[in-house]
Amino acid sequence: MPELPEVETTRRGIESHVRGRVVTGVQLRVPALRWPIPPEISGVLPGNAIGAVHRRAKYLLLETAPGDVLVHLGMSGVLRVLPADTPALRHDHADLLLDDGRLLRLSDPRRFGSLLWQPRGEIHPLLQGLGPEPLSDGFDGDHLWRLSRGRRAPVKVFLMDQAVVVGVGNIYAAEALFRAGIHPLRAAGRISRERFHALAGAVRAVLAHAIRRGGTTLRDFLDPDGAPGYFEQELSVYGREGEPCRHCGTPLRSLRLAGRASCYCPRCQH
DNA sequence: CACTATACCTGCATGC
DNA sequence: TGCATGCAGGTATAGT
Repeated sequence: MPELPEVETTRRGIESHVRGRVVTGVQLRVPALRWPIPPEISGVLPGNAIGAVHRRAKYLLLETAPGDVLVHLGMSGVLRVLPADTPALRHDHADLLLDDGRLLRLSDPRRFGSLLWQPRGEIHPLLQGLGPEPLSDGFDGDHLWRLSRGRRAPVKVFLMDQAVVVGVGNIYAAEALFRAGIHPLRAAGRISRERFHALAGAVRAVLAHAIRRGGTTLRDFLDPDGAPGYFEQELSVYGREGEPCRHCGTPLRSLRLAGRASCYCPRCQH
């Protein structure tokens, strides 16, 4: 599910429900997701109130006095606020019990997500070395252009490198490249500054638009059914191999880059 | 150093 | 119907 817009949609969805709530207990049903769940989650967190909910890259940070709870949704993770007596299903791995009779539940069938702890004043190693936020002032065409010099990797792989810019995953990389008219295979180091400006603008636009639409697959955090986001119907290329380009009508093609399906228009993207 | 392949895990669609 | 196969929105890490 989650690239930046889905994580941001999750952040906005849960913040008003968890902010100010005291964590009265923690229920873990697995010892580890992608990484072992650190002892502080059950040993230090309970008794503390949750403050702001931040997002850095695709991580959510639940602020408390002694430290931050880090949540990464991986490929299939979902966070929901539910009544405390909601039965746990097979993939409901962790609950933070709240003092209002509800709980914050992390479900993740594939378990590529993570639940981590960052002590106050420290920066977790996984948050170090990340590139700028794509919707911040630190991200623009010049940034992409500078980092890309001398790099021969395909621009789509470059764009999905979280050290270059965070939050851009397979869906939005494909969409941004289409908007910018850049072929996903083009070597990053051979793209002009002007075209990188167009690409940076496309990344911003597609992410901002997806957030306004509630992400591609996320929407409601209180409904256990989890209604879908509204961006899916607006995808230009992702998942549309063989279908006509919305701009020129040419059938879209797909290739594999770094193991990921990469859909593009052979006529509009060069 | 840049880059690629692999691994983690489950569920689902597809084809035989 | 059952079973094998391949694929899925992420990313650290081992290997070239």
